[in-house]
Amino acid sequence: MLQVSRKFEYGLHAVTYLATKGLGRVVTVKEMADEIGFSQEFLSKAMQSLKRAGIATSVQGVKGGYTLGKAITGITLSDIAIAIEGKPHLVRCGVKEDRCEIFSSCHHRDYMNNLQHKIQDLLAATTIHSLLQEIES
Amino acid sequence: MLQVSRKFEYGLHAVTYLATKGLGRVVTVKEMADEIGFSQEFLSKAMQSLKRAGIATSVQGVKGGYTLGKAITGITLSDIAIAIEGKPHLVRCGVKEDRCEIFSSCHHRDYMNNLQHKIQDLLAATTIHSLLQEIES
DNA sequence: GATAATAGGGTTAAAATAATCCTATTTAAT
DNA sequence: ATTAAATAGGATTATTTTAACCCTATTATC
Repeated sequence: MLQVSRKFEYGLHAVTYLATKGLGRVVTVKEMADEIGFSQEFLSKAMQSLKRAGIATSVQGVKGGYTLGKAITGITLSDIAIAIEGKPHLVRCGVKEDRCEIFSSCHHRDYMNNLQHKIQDLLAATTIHSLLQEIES
Repeated sequence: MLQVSRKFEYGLHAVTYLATKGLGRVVTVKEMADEIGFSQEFLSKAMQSLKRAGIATSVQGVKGGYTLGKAITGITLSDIAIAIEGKPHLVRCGVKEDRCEIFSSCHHRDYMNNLQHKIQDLLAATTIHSLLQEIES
């Protein structure tokens, strides 16, 4: 149930990999995929999402690749999650058509949405910087 | 990504429904499904899980049905989630065979597991009692 | 111009989730 | 005893989501 997607995992690994390489270094998807051990093409999709969100910047063409688009103190797990998976919906209520039969009388929609924000706050409380620090210690 | 399953939603609705009916009243799955508007058979599976976890008690045979198995101050969202979906795994690392290629050198497994506990704590902090109170206010 | 990279649409494959089907068991009522 | 109304649960199917892959276009270096 409450599980992050592989795409998120891939993206997070890639971001931490880029972080260890420093802001300047341009890294290809191939290098990351080889190093981390994932599917190159799938990681590529994740990188494209990260790029659109400004978390990574891309350089096209030969010698191209990806770099971080922000300082590692400015990238949170929440940013990565939203970049890769879009707005979170802990419950389905009211997402598009997806109102269950008791939408109007629902007892816990508000509560669950509140809970979702708290989870998102947890994710937002961790930056790549703090994540890497935690590892060193 | 971070989304509860329908089965969890069904189970939670059922538990709150039972709660509003009081501890004594035995309620059939049919009644709950009709009232809340879900598939009877699928809700039935959720109830069986809740029963195994002691959250609900069942009475078999004609005039049978379900009652709450605990006081509403003693049932948390975490209990319901675990009853219905088993132990949570925010990341896949180390679940069964599912160690990714970089398991040994992984940078964020520990952090993610810690995060998972925090999420579980959020769920555990809400009892059915407090959920219902929040609604009234 | 050839090559090595990102960009991204589209399709297929696999896995997880949700729903259904069917039979057994239990128990109250007749 | 028989019937009927309920839970119990295994097994299967359908649906949806996720993951992976294919293919072409574009970009930029050499």
